[in-house]
Amino acid sequence: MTEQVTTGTLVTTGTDVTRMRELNALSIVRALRGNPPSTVTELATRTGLSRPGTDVIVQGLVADGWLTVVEPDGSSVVGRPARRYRFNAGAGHVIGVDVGAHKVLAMLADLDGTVTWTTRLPVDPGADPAARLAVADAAVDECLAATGLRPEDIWAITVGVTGPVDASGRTTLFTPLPGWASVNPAEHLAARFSCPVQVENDCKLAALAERWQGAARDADDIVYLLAGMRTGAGLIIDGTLRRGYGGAAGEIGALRAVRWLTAPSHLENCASLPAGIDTDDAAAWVFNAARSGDKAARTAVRRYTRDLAVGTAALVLTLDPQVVVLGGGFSRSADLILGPLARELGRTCLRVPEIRASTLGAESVALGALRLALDEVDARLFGVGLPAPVAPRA
Amino acid sequence: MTEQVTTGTLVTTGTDVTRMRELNALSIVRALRGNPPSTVTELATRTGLSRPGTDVIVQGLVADGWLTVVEPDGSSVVGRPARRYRFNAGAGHVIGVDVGAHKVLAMLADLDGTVTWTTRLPVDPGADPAARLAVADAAVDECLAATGLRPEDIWAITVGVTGPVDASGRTTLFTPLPGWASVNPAEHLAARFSCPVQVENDCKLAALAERWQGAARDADDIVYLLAGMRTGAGLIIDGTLRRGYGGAAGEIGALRAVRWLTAPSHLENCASLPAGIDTDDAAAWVFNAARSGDKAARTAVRRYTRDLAVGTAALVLTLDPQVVVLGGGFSRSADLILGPLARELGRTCLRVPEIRASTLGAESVALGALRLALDEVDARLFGVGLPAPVAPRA
DNA sequence: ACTCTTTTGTAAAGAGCGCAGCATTATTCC
DNA sequence: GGAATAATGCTGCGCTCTTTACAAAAGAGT
Repeated sequence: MTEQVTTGTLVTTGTDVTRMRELNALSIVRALRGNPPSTVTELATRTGLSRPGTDVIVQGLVADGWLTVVEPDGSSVVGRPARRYRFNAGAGHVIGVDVGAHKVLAMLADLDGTVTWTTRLPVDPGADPAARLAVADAAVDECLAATGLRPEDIWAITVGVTGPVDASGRTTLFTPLPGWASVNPAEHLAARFSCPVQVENDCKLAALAERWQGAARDADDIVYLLAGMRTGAGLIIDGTLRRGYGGAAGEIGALRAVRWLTAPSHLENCASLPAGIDTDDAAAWVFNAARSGDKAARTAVRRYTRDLAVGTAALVLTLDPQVVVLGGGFSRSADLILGPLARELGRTCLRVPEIRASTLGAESVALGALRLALDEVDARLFGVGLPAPVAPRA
Repeated sequence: MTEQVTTGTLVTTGTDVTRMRELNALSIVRALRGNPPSTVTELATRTGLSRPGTDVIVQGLVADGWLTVVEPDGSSVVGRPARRYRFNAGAGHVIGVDVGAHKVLAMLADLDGTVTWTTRLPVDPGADPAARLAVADAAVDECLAATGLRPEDIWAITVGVTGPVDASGRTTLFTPLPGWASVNPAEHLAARFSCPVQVENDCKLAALAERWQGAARDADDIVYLLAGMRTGAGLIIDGTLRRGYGGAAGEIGALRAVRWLTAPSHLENCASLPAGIDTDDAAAWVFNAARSGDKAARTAVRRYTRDLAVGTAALVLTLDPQVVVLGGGFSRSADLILGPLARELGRTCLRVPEIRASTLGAESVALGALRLALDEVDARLFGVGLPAPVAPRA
């Protein structure tokens, strides 16, 4: 008889009785994360486990450094005051880096996502990849030095870059950064850090940030628009960031009929623009002028918004999201864009989603990088199961 | 102290030791589904459980009717021949219904997805909703009558309709069927069936079918194109059908710049079309003429394909799928469409996905409905946990 | 100051489950 | 017919959770 073992789909592994305990430990950790310090009784009701059982597991988690004890303060309750337990967010840390054209922004956060340190270093827009990576290294080093952490204390790193990123973390062509085609920052950082290092497109990270701490906290289906001198999009569907098979999801700007590549030129080439103004400040000037009633400026903004709306409509009709978040540099002038954008979408879309302005500003990409790094940590912890925990501060 | 119970995110419930057993039972069922009848030893190695433990669980599953025993036949192996166990696919059944303009197609399948009965009934294209639902009822009744099953034996039903469907299963406006706006077939069927009844857009179901048994079996990121007198799309991302927040994902044809609504008119209005030909046969005639070299017909096909490509490019750039599947009535002429479509996409897209022709033909929507119904059954079984199983054929 | 109430902390008994190991059984090969 | 092979079935062991019970700690009332 032939040995017909189909290993095509991975079959869920059977649950051992010791694995069950791990699951319950994870269940308790999950019940604690994001909540204020809790008593054993609270955790027991939340997880559905019995109180003694919960207690045993909690003791183990404390011994392993995952939880810390909060001795009861003099609160006025009837009955014996309870010890409270807090998730030890300082057990591990993650780093998010935003490698932009003019600057590198690195942020360090604990497992709760609380940002502990932020470093911002300028970069020459014309710097070659090696120099740019060196600045990124310096920013990361400063994060470590300022907080007294060692590379082993970092559990995940995410780097945000412009342009599409393939599954292996390599940047592909079509990037505005000089010489940045086929650079692999992940490999570069892997030399010093043994933790997982991810590289991701900046728009996608900004979308994550908006869902985490920004304007789309309540939504599971989000189209994030990066509106600035560069135009891009990041997509979150069913609560998860979608990259596409080749990592190029959202790059609708490449379609000629979608005028995203040239949309900002309406602002740069505005007729009423003063002569000596810098390219980087031109857009801001035009928005201000439009706000004060300048005819040519208003036309420029209208044309820009109309071009922006074409691609947005394609995204909205493809995905039917709950929310469209307008981010990027131009989101500071959202008051001028939101209305016309909504009108344009109303003309073309079956169901017009809410349109909101970003609330995060320039830190959104780095924040999203933190979020992705935290997701990576969570996936490893909750997916495979609590591995021998890195005893924190031994 | 204030009672701060955050019930915002549902916390995973703790695992009881009896729940563990359910999980292991599910694990064994999963290891058996889609595989040929297996011995206990095979199941033990596949699930990672011990052989005695596996045996106990298997006995229980047999007693509950989930598994059936296959006594050893005279196969030539050394050693004691093993009993084999087979998933009892007949323990439950699902029904998929395709409510089209000209016909209603109902299919009945067991839990393995093996189609047991198919009924096809004609409908007058102008029939009102009540008459159309009556035909659907008749088709479902015939499935039951022919197989001798009762309504209680059906574990899930999915109905495919044209046009967008919202989360509650109501059809919305923008449907080509007469009077079909805001009809709720789910409610209608719920009167006779107590099982879950889903209503879904036909394009989306066809996409599911292609991934299940059609041209995209190997892909997790799929754009399905319905190319016929009506044009539509269905999206599968990360292996899951995506509906969008309002259920209108993929309805990019509503964008005016995307000429999907009018694309087929290039074929209908072809100059070389003979006078007396029926509207429904016009397209087929034009494709045949183009194949034999008719100039006007070739132009019509080229224009049609170009219009089809605009929307397809938007979908591809938004999602970056692995595969585009060309389905619908025109997929019979895929030899004429695939090449030009690929060329158009090559001009506009960063990464051109594979383009394949559908292999399922007219049954794709009903098949996809079956798949969705089976998914619903799986979700209830594997998600919540094996409920008191419906003792099959008591 | 004492007792009562309420809630927490902790220990012991009981049950269910999976695993390892050994004896038993059924079949083929020599 | 005997040896080799592989599946089946049974028993004891360890692990985990739950239930039950009791001791400890703090405030409220008399």
